[in-house]
Amino acid sequence: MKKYPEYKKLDLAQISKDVLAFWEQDHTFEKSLSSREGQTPWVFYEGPPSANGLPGIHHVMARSIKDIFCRFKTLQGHQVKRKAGWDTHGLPIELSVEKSLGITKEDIGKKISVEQYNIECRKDVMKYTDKWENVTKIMGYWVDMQDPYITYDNKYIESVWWLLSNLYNKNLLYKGYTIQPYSPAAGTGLSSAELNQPGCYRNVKDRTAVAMFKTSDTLFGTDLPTYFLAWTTTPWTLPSNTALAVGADIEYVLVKTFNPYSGIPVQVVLAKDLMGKYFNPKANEVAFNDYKAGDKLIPFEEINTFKGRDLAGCRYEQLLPYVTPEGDAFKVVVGDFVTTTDGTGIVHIAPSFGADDFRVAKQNGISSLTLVDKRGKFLPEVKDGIFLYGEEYVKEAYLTDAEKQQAFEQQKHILEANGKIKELKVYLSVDERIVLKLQEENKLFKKETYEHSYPHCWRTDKPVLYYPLDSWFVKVADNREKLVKLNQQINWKPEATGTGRFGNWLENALDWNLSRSRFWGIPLPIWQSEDKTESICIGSIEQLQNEIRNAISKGVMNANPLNDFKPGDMSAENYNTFDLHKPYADNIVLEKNGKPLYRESDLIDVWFDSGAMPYAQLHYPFENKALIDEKKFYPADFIAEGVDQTRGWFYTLHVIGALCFDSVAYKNVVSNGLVLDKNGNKMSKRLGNAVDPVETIEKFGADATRWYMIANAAPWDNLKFDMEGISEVQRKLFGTLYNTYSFFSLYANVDNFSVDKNNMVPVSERVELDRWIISKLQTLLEEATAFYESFEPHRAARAIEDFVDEHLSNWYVRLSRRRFWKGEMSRDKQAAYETLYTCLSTLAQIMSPIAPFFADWLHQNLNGQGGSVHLTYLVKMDAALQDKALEERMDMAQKISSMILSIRKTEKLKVRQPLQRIQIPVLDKTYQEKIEQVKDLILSEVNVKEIEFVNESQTQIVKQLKLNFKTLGKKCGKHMKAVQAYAGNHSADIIQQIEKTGKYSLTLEGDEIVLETEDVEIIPVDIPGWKVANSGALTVALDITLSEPLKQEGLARELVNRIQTIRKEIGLEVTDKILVKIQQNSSLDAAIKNNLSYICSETLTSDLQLVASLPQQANVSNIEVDELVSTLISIEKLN
RNA sequence: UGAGAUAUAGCUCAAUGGUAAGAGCAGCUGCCUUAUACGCAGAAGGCUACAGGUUCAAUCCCUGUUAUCUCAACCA
Repeated sequence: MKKYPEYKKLDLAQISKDVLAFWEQDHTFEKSLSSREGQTPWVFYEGPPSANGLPGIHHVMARSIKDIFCRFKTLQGHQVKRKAGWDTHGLPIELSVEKSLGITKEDIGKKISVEQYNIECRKDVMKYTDKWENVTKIMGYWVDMQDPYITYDNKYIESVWWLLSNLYNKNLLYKGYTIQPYSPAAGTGLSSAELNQPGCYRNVKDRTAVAMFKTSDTLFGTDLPTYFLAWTTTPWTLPSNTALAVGADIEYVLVKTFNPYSGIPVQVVLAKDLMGKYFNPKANEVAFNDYKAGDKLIPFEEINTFKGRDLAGCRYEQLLPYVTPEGDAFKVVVGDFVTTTDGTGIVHIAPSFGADDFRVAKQNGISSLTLVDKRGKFLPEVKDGIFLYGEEYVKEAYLTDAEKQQAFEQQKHILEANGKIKELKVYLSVDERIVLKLQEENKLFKKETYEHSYPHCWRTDKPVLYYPLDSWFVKVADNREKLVKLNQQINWKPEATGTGRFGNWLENALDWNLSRSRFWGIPLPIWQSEDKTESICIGSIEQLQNEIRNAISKGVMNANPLNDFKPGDMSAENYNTFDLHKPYADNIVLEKNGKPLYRESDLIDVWFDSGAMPYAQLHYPFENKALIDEKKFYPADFIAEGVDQTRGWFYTLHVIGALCFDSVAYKNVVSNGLVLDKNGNKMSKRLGNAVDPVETIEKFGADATRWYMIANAAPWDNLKFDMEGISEVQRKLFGTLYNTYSFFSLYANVDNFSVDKNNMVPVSERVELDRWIISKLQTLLEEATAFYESFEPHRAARAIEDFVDEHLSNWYVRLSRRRFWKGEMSRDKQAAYETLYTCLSTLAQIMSPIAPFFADWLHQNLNGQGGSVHLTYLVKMDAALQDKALEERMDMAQKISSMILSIRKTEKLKVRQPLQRIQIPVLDKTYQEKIEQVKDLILSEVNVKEIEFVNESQTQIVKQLKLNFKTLGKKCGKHMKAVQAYAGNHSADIIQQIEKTGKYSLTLEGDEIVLETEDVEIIPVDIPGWKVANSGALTVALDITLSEPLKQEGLARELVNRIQTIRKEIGLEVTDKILVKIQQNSSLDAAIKNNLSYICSETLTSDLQLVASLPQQANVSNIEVDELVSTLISIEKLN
């Protein structure tokens, strides 16, 4: 039986299947955990995907990254537990259910009960789990899918509730009234996810106005009426104006001018930087006295300037006094968001209809006016009978065509009757009529149409309003400092995402709005009395059970839905006796101080679900308390997801960790880029350019797919996914490695050799070439380990590729071949086998994180079936085996060989044609010594007989002077260029002097500069009369004269080649001996006779006969030995 | 609109404050040398996006511009 399995061809897909079957039957994954029991754990958290969507190729990318580091750390001896998880709540699931049921949000509770709806959601969300499990399996992602955490699970929810109550008890959870996107047409608030559905932001044209807010502040004198100018794109919010905001450091000017519509003399205040937008410089020449109302050029004059902070506190008159606000209003305040890029540098503040407005008003004690109701209509009070009529939609888009027609007729009648407009032809929006009214009342400074992007409701297509709504919030803003500080402990890959995208986000973090008015999600565990004076936040099932008992005893509830729950029993059965979702949670009424408490009807943001995962996956603190409290399984050593999670999962993990546990939730995080199609476009099902992961893996195997994705770009760069790239990896890396293994197994089996690890030839006793590749292997181990440890898998992959292709296959094996196939087993042959074995088995280990299947296949081929590479411990780099000088020498050998081949190429001399000698000019001894040691390798590689080292005493060598800019730059400073020019002109002198005395001094502009040995490099570049090549500091020359014996030898080699080809064609084993008959040929006979033993030993020819003629038989073929020489040959196998 | 990333050979990617910026693929040329034609060798291919600045010296550091991508979005 053959010790090392041999294969006909490389079939990566088949290897994947075989190894997968082995893992399953061997329980290798489980063993990789159990064999590390008691070792330092390396903590990994799996971000939960939503099983509601299908897995795409980008998931393969993200999961490869996760898998690589988990496997690598296992290889290093850590125990790496990986619990799978499913994200099961949230809008996408609800939408998908609504779609499949053919209903909308409004139908829930009407056409379908909430109970039934949630049953549908629960069913729907897990519909693709088998697809996910399949991809996970075939891509080789090791994660425990037997016992995943599921966010709709009662245990999970209990932990989430505990976290929420923890926040509540720390006073970090509050109910607030804030400005949120709201769709009047749909009657619901919108989450930012909803707002970011494609196509939601659309360019719209709005009527904008610069309104004039009258002030009587003494700051501006009393000569003329004075107005603040403020621009708005939403004139319908002007009746709700209660403040104006300025920038503290912005410079404002008081300008004397005229009302451009009425021509009345006025003073206006605006930012100095924006004067150009409103005043034409040409008007400077117009005298104030010459101005008449209606003139195009309006004179203006700067009267005074102020800083924004000086204006703060100024009072002004209400612009449109429909309703008088209670409390303080109509004051200038300072806002940090005010800029001078648009408008007037003074911002109109309607606290109810803008988030900034709300915030600045709150900070300054300004009250608000909410003159629009939830339908998107003005309150009845917003009515003057001429321009505004009360209870009308503030946005034209909310009206149906019929409503619009009716409204148009009404306005036409009124406006024409009151003489405001001669003949009204189209419907005028609220905005337009407000602008008209301002103009009429001399409160308008400018009006224009302005195009900008504005959010629309994805469901109704109507514009969104920003509207004050009640919500529950996590106090994040007050804890920014803590978040930022903790973030500094996190190692981000790439760093910029942590400091930039994430860091900036934290520094400006706003409170986290937890409320969602949906149905399928974790209910907010807060019960409140109707008067809001009493509330309870539930932190456990047991607590809820007790509270319900209390409620029943007080008579506010009848039955306890948690009756069957046994506190302390952590079994699944016990936790399946109830459901915490809607509507059950809503049916629970609690009691406190004699008041019934009702549940706050909102659900929580699903991002809280996933951010709670470190604790909830363990059912903390009800189980596994010590794992978190004693930091045994917390925080994570490593997490990885796409960059899109920066403000998603990465953020929520961080916030919950920081606020509940005063800790980071993860220490290292890799945020990977997107997977684009090969042209750099986003993949989408709609465009049909999405890559199917299953298909790809089945075609190329998981290893090539994973390797390609990892090696081609850094994880955080976007990947342009191109199938070509996978096949390139397939043949370049895996093909080469497969061939190298085939070579090893073929000869090892022939020699009946097997590696005995306890009885290997010491590395120090092996030949130069062996020690070289072993040294290179140490370097590879060192580098790849460092790259894995710094979360740079692409660099590890590239280092491995380079080793396999450049060094192992195309240098080590190529130059060692003869050692394997000549003669009996010898110590040198054993060393060669052992060296190659060590390289291959170490490669299997170091590449196993990225290519888990192939690596295991290789490992088992080398070490016998049954043991997995993933259970081994990574060999450590052995510095004693590293020989940098040797690596350098070999590098020279490779370069010199390449140069000789290049000369051969230009001279059209085949490598098979032997040549007599190479000349290498040498200027110092050590250089020569280095080359001497690798001389034989070079000679055999380039098929030349000898190397001759020549120096100046023997021949003329042309030398070149190279300056060392690093040392010289410091020395010469600004003279550098002059020195360079000087050296160019006097190189011969300098070389001569430096070689003699080690010094050369020159004077430039009075400064003396001394060139020393370290400042220059003297390189031989040419030997006149020879064929020369040079690269860097190396120069070689080739003697291309062909003597008769050389020519004959060349022919002999050609002949050997032809015989070998025929051997292969007729299917001989590499060990078969043959009888060769060759028809005599005058140009060939001498060559054969003079190289007979060479030919015979190369081709295992026992008997070579030169015959006068060969009959035309099946085993006789015509061969062309070179262009001019051809003959007949027959080969017979001898027994 | 803001934040972040990217820009190097036809393509995918490296590298470096210092003389001639490297690989692979594709294309070109030549080769089937007992592991490999899914291979090997060779040649060619670049004002390192654009414009400034710092420096003796910039592809690299800084500023700005442009393009592409991502994320965020009430910026009047």
